[in-house]
Amino acid sequence: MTDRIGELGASELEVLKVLWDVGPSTVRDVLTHLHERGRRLAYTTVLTFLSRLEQKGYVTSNKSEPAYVYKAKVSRERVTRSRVRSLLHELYDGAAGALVLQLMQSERLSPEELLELQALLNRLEDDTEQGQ
Amino acid sequence: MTDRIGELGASELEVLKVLWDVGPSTVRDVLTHLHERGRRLAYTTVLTFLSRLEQKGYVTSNKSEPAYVYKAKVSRERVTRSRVRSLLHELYDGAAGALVLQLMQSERLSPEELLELQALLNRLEDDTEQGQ
DNA sequence: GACACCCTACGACGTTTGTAGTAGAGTGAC
DNA sequence: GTCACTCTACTACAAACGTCGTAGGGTGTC
Repeated sequence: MTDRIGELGASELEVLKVLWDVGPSTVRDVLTHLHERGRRLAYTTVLTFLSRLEQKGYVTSNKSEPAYVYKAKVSRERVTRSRVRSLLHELYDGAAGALVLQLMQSERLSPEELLELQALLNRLEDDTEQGQ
Repeated sequence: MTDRIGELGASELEVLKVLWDVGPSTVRDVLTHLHERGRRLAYTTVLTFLSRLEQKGYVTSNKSEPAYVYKAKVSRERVTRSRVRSLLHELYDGAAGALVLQLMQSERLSPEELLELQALLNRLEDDTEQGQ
């Protein structure tokens, strides 16, 4: 549980993703990007999400003219890890291997991805052979 | 989206998991198993969850004396796949490879799991070499 | 200085989720 | 037939989420 800051709803996450993708932004920036992604929300709705994200500790804001600039405070990796871990416990009782297998089987991986996996796997196997 | 039946809350999922684990059960059976797992809920709470699960199409019930028997209607695999896919789109825009890499790096895999992965990877690579 | 905009603060409201209580029907035991 | 139980139906209610509206304070431009 060292990894959890507070739950994140699906829409809140969408807003946070914009900050990850485009960096520090004003409400209007975020709104614009969401519109580009086909997500239609009111300005105040985005403002609400950003405020909630700030309360929950995922973003910080600082006043600069003419509008507040919001900035992700928690990395995509951190959130991702936390979510994956939840899923893992919810569905697989923490058995990462099972989830990996399922992913590899049910989602088509590209040859490049397969190569990358192979490389990582080799490294992990080496690590295992030596102590640790 | 062919894979989504309706959202499932964390507690609803726990109840559903009991049905997957132990097979068709009455409310009391489920309650007992939850207690064994350290999850303390009221009888009627479990009943509520089972009813909601039924409404959402995840379980079916049939009247048999002296109590209704509930049975999972949707497989663990199906729900799992759907959830993983949501996560994938939420966080990785559908790139399964990235998620697999993250899992393999941040969760410790046992040597057995690594072997199994290697085997699967070999198979996938073979499939790729031959057309499709 | 009034109009047109943009910005934030705050409140609101419907829905979903987590959790449970109450009431009433069925049944076995004495 | 009444006590003790168990079961289901229905209701309730707080918290979280998704979504927005209104009010009111700047500011730039005729």
